[in-house]
Parts: sequence; structure tokens; C-alpha cells
Amino acid sequence: MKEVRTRFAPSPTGFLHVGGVRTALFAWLVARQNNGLFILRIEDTDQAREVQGSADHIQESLQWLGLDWDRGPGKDGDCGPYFQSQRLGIYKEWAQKLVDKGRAYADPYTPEEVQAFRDKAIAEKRPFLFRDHRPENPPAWDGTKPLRLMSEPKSYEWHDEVLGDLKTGPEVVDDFILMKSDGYPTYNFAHIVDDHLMKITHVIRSQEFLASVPKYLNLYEALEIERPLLATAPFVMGPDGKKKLSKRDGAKDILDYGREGYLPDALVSFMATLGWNDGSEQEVFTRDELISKFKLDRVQRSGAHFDERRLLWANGHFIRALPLDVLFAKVKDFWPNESETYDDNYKKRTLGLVQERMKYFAELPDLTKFFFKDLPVNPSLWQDNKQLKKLDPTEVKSLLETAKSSLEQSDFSTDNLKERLNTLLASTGQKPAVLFGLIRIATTQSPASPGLADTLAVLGKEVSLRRIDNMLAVL
RNA sequence: GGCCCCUUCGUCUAGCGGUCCAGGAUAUUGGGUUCUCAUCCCAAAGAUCGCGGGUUCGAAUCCCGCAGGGGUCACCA
Repeated sequence: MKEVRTRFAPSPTGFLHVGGVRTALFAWLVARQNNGLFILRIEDTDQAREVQGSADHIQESLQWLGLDWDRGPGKDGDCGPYFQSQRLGIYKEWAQKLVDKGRAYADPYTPEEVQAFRDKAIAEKRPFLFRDHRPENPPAWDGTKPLRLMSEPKSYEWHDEVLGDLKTGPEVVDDFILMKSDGYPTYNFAHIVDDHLMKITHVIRSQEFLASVPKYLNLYEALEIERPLLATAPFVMGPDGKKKLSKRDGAKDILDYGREGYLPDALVSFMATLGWNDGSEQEVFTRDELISKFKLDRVQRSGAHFDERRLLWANGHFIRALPLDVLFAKVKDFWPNESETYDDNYKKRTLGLVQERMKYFAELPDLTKFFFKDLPVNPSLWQDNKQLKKLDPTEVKSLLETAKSSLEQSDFSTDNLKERLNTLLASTGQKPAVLFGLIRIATTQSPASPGLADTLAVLGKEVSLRRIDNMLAVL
């Protein structure tokens, strides 16, 4: 059987966002599940739009997600180089083949003249076709004029791995530009040549290219090369709009998710299920599950809105599933500054308490800050508390003093603390909401914390009692 | 405007002629887990399956129209 090869072919015009990365993920999954090759090719044929550093940025993004490539920058092999700007000779050679066969010709018009043709077509509400203006005696192609395909308009029927059987009439096949006047190929030409030379078996790309497929089919024939399987991924759409996700309306750099403490596995599972499912009720997938279960023909045909709340849920799910030691290693850059003086064991204990509360790592400082420093006493915490505001200040004070004297006798093990808190509940006759709420506020100066006994056990006797005293001082 | 793609709860989706007066997840709301937040569990609410015709004993599912949305018609990818 033929070796499966897929590719991701971004142009280095900026960062990668969820929309683009999902297409890469689909291609990567197809390669991995077939023990094939995943190739990264940088399509830098537009010098004007190229953004410095973005090729590196794109590679970093894929690496962070764990979408490793077998051929591409830094991974030589049988079909490099992998920057199109380093393959100009190849395109020229293939272009010349078409010229020699009479299947390509130099475009003699100025851009202004072509634009005039186009304007006329638009004014007449017709689609613009360059082949209506094919010159009778085109000049020889010397590389300074655009080179166009001499198309052979005809109807096409083809199969798309996602969309099924498709067909169009000859009206969409046109003499598109193969080589620009700056000597660079167009995407339309370069990707066909490269996919062929790199032996790509599955071309997986997003919807905006669908309308161009008949042109590509025409070019495959002109070049006399076999066409690969074609698959069209639907758009990932913005959260509210009807348009595809774009940098303009706030799509985030995929690396920002890393910076905020999202897990690559969560992103991968989430992106895969944005437009794909295995037909079961499974909502979350490991990487290996995706590799074995992913099928192009189960990819959704319609676009899917990108809802970050669902990603948030998925990320929390993956965080909770992590063994504590693994999670601990992953959050090492997210601790609050005050934690520096604390040892790993202490940090690990606090992490264990907030693990199920954390949706992404950037929340860690907020969730844990009171474990590392005394927060200023904040009267509004008990004055505005639903339960505690019913008590008058002297009651609050005496209740806290009672609690303190009991806790003073505790060894601050979780078990002992639980026992004492229960005893206090009975002896004071207070509801847990009142008593526990008060002790929580005194010891954390925060409206919310992990379970009280657990929290006190981690804080320890000295810190807990000190904080209670701090609060008593202002009551 | 031509051509092409799409259309099930707010969102992601299951569904491929009967078991669907449409299932799951998320989000929302309520309840439970001795307290808060979270987790977990339970429950509620939420889709006249874009609309109209057909075919059929029976249609979200098949056929035909229509509408709406999107893409494309670049020396951008």
C-alpha cells in the first residue's frame, strides 16, 4: 500500500489560531493513524504579506501542541526544501514544461488592463473569466510577465473525503496565473507542484479553496500528474458571527493558550471535536483515541462556532485527570510570586486542594495566594457576608475567640481539625455556614477557599492562629 | 450577479424511513454532597429538526422547489 502523506502548508503571515490549527490537526491525525508522514511546508511566495518571524512562530505553535512533523523545517528528507521561496527553480522548470506543451502563455496585459476587463464583467454582473480575453499572439515568456495556464474548460465530478461527491460546470475553469511577474509562483501553482513532488496522498484544507478545485483538476491534467485525495474542512467560525474565525475579530494566537495555562491535550481534543465526532456520546478524547478513531468522512460539513466556554470546560476536565505530580510539573511557571520561599512539598499540597477548581493555570495565583501570604484584614468580608451580617459585632468576636481557643489545642492534622470543627459546631450551636464561614474569612481573608479543615491543615497552626489574632485585633 | 458549500436545543453535536411528540455534552437555573468556591450527583428549562411541496402506512432522515447564511470569481494564500 502507498505510504500516506499529509501536509500542513501555512503561509508565514502571522500567528496561528484555532481555525488554522484545526486543519493541521486533521492532517496530522490522518498521517499518524496510517503510520504515514506529516509534512510541514512554508508557503512564503508572497513577499509583501510575509511577516518576519512568523514561520518560527508557526513551528513553535505546532510543537507546543505536539503536532510533530516528519518532513519540514529542521527535518530534511527526500523532498525538501520546505520553504517555497527556496524552490523557485523547481516551479520555473515545471512552468517551462507547460509552456513547451502549449499549456501556458505569458499574459501581455498590464494590471490596469486586466482590471478593466474585470470591472466590465462585474458591471455586467458576470463572473470574470480571463480566458475570454486570451491574447491571440502572446509574447514569449521571459519571466517578467505573469504566466497563465492555458485552461481546457470542462465539467468535473470529483469526490471529497468530507463533502462527498461534487461537481461543477466548465464555467469555473479559467486561465489563472501560475507564475507572477516577480518570479514567484502563485499558491495555485506551487502547491500542486509541491504536493506532487512531496508525494502527498491527502490534501486536507479549509473551505475557502473549494471553489478553486476545478481549476486545480485542470492543472493536474495539464501537468499529467495524478491527483491526491481531496478533503475540505469546514470553517471554524467566530463565537457569534456567521463568518469564519479570524484574527480581526479577536481570534487568539494558539500560543496564548499555552501562556494562559491551557493544556495542549485539551486544545487538541477540543479542536478535534469542533466539527468531528465518532458517532458515540464521547465528548473528550485522548490523543491516542483521536489517532485511532478520527475519520475524515465523519467531519461535519457545516462550520462550527468556536465557543471558548466549552474549551474552558475541556481544559478543566484534563487538569482534573492529571496525576498531581504531573500537574505540579506543568504549573511551575504559574505560582504567585510570594510562593518562592515555600518548598515543593507545601506547594504540592496547595495544588492538590485547588486542582479541581482550576480551569487554566493562570488562575493559580488567585486560587492559592492566601496559602503564601497574609492578606490584609478586610472587614467587608464578614460585614457583607450573607450569614455573618446577621450577627452583631460582639457575637462575631466572641465566636471567633471560642474557635481560636479550640484550635489552639489542635495538632492541625486534617482529622483532628475536622473533629474539632464538629465539636465547635455542637458547642456553639452555630450553623456551619456561620462558624466555618467566619473561620475561613479569618484565616484566608478570602470569600472562597478549599474545604476548611484541608485549608487549615495546609496553612498550619502558627499561620492560622496568627491570622485569627489579626482579625480579632480589628473587631 | 454566476458557480459551489451549508442549514437539528444559545453553542458543540447524535440521528443515515418506524425504537425520536428528537438523545448526549456544554452553558443557564434549582436541589443534594455538615460551610464558601469548585468537583461530583440529581433535576428543570431549552430544537414546531430553515420554509413549502411531494414519495411513503410512516420522514429530521428520500425527492423537488424556495429562503437564509457562507465561500469564490487576486500577479493572497
